[in-house]
Amino acid sequence: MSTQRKTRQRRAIWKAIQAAGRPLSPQEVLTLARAEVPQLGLATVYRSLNALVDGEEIRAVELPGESTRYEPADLAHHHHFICTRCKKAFDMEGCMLKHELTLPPGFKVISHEITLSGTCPDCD
Amino acid sequence: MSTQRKTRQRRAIWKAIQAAGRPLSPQEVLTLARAEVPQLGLATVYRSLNALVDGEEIRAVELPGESTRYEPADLAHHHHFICTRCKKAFDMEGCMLKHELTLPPGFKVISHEITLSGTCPDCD
DNA sequence: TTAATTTTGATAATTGATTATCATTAATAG
DNA sequence: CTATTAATGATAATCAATTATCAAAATTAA
Repeated sequence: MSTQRKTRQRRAIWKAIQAAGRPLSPQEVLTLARAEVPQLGLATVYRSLNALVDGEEIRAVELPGESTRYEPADLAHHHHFICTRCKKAFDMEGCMLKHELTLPPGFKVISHEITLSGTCPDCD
Repeated sequence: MSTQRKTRQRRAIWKAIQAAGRPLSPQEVLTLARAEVPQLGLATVYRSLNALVDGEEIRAVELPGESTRYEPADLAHHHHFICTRCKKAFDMEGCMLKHELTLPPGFKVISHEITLSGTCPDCD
């Protein structure tokens, strides 16, 4: 059978996601992880992200109208902010969903995503 | 200068979106509007959707991980439900965002989107 | 009607994101 | 250390969504 090997690039990719403190796009992962492995390629980033998602070490974050971002899988339930200028995604602590939800009959909610949009401190 | 002409296909597309009661994808618009204009083509749907968005008669609805849907622009503020099985989007009346939002300093919210995911009555 | 011009429909082209390919490099068991 | 084989990096290929092309059809002002 095949074995998982610990490579410099995987460690750099994992570290970039851990350190970021916000969800990263594959391109952002590439840029940040190149601080550790300058010759890192985009294909390796995608392969590693998929492996990390499979291993449940990170999770995919889908935001409206945006491509997939990735964040550590062990974060507590929270939501996101997307800056309309720089397109960076940020974590917003806690859940801002009302508790008294009334749904039409027959609808069953499994999960929810709240996305705030606007300007971040850098782009203000 | 150029003039906007009133064509059967544009009327059918507009009518489909009005009648649906939920946000429609371009493919769904095509299928539904073909009840009126059987020979309708997908390119015409895209062209008409863009024209209707420009004219602020409809608006684009972006949902996490989904392609763009369209709904009438005059609807009151509300949110959406996406069925994970059939991928149909539905309107959920009212806003389920908590009022007491505390944002980190420097963040300014311009808009927000809440997306509930789960199963719809048909797919339950 | 007619003439002018927009719109349509079929389909090719484009786009951005992601995945596959493959020769080379590197991790690791023994 | 060395042989084995997974991983890498550059790039081509793919995919779904959307836009461009263009000849034919339809709208509209006169």
